[in-house]
Amino acid sequence: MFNKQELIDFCETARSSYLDHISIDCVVFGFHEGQLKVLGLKIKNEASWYLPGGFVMKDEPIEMAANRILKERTGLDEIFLQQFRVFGDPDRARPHHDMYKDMLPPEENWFSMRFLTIGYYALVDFVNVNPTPDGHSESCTWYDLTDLPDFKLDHAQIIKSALDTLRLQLNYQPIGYNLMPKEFTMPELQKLYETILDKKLDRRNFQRRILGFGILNRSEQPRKGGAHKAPYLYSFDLKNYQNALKEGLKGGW
Amino acid sequence: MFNKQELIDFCETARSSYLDHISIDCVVFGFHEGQLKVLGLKIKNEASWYLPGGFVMKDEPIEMAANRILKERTGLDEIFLQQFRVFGDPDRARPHHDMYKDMLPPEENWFSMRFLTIGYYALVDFVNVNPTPDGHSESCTWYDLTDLPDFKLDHAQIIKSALDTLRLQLNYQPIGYNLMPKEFTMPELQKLYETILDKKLDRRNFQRRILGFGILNRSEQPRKGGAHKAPYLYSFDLKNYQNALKEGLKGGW
DNA sequence: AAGCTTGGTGTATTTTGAACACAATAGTAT
DNA sequence: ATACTATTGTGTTCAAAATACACCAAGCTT
Repeated sequence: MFNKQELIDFCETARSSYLDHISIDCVVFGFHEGQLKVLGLKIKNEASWYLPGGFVMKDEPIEMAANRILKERTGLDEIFLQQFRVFGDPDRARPHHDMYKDMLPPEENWFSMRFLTIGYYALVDFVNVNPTPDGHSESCTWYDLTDLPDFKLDHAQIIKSALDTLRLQLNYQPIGYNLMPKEFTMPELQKLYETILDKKLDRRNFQRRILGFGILNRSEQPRKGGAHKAPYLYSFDLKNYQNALKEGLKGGW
Repeated sequence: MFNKQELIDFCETARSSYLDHISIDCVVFGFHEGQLKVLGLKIKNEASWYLPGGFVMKDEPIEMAANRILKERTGLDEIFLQQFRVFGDPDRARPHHDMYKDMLPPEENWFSMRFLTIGYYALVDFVNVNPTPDGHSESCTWYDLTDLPDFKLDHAQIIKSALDTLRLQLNYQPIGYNLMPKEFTMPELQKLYETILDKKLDRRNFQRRILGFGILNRSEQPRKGGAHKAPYLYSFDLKNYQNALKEGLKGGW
């Protein structure tokens, strides 16, 4: 939470740089140790968590704004980023209005405004991310989707909505290029799908199906070192992958 | 296009009632005589068309705003309405900025602002719609999707994007309840699917498949009067239909 | 009544998906 | 070394679903 001087400063910059009434919130999915994770920011001295988010500059395309925000929190460029919904309840930011209402009169107070937030979700490779808190947060860290802290405002709902969209997307688009490291084994990829869908899949059938999409290349060398049989390493065939993104995996009709 | 006095009046109301920077545009799909149609507004004395649209009142949920706008243009309540994307290019409304930039200084001029528009698409029963133009348009009418007039701004792109979303939706959700009259024949419903997908479907297989969803009820009485064999009449089983909407038709994985 | 057109139902074939068996490999325990 | 175990790769079977037709029924036309 801001103190008065911080609030005044922030509001001044905000009013001059950003578009009123619009914010962006990003649900950043990562995958690590068999768990689907989401990036969250913990506010200083509070048990409050928020999604990485921000505002749109007056002359900035919204996709660029989302990318800029994510770059600041993750260090990553060129992220797979997808708009999925606008959250527009008039009361969704009421806790923020109340929090700051005594510090500044409404016409100067950025947080007394109503905000619609554009929800984006991002898929990123866990190990490439360098989570970086912003000014009002003490930490930026990964949280298990199954064990989320207390996200404020409607951010818990935004996460759920993003997950629903991701699950739906699995049905007609390939996924994984953005979530997996360059090389991975088939069981690892399967684990990703199982985690997103929250159900077990048959090992053999999964392999046949995913290979059928023709978006994977198998390396010559299997991964050695682990116990048990050495699995093959795969990587995504970027060209076919991109193509599958456009064409869809299998039309219904 | 407004004259100066109209512009002044409009801007005054707009500034006091509506949220800055946000608009809503609706792609209203109807189905008639084997053709998919879209509702368009023709501006007075111009060869310019726009989608039905409007703004969000300062204290109004965005879904309510979209419903309000559609009610004004169609007379319909309780429309199937779905948000599908935000269009946020900074230049998307440049023609509007330019059109009015000499009439009023920017700080008073509603149309000098940048607008993000939230795209909604609606599915409606053609015969129930009472197309009603708004103040600046001379007509509100249906246009064949295959033969659209010159939609301005990015509205042609919005229509295309809505259609893509609709096609995708066909794969995992039932459709038709909102587009067909209460009772209809199987060939009529098939025609709807064929029109949306823009391809021919096999008569027999279509029937089996759609019946397999269990969302249709068959009437006792076939439709008499037309030439040739009298077809059965069907109606949607609303309860199963709603359920199918929630559950989805067939998961991919 | 024959013929045309449209709609309803059935059936063979192919494709796809789900369930399962078995072989191969690398480490571990004895 | 040898047996054992956990894990991965590949194949086979069976059922369900999609596809492509064939045929029959009904209503109007001639």
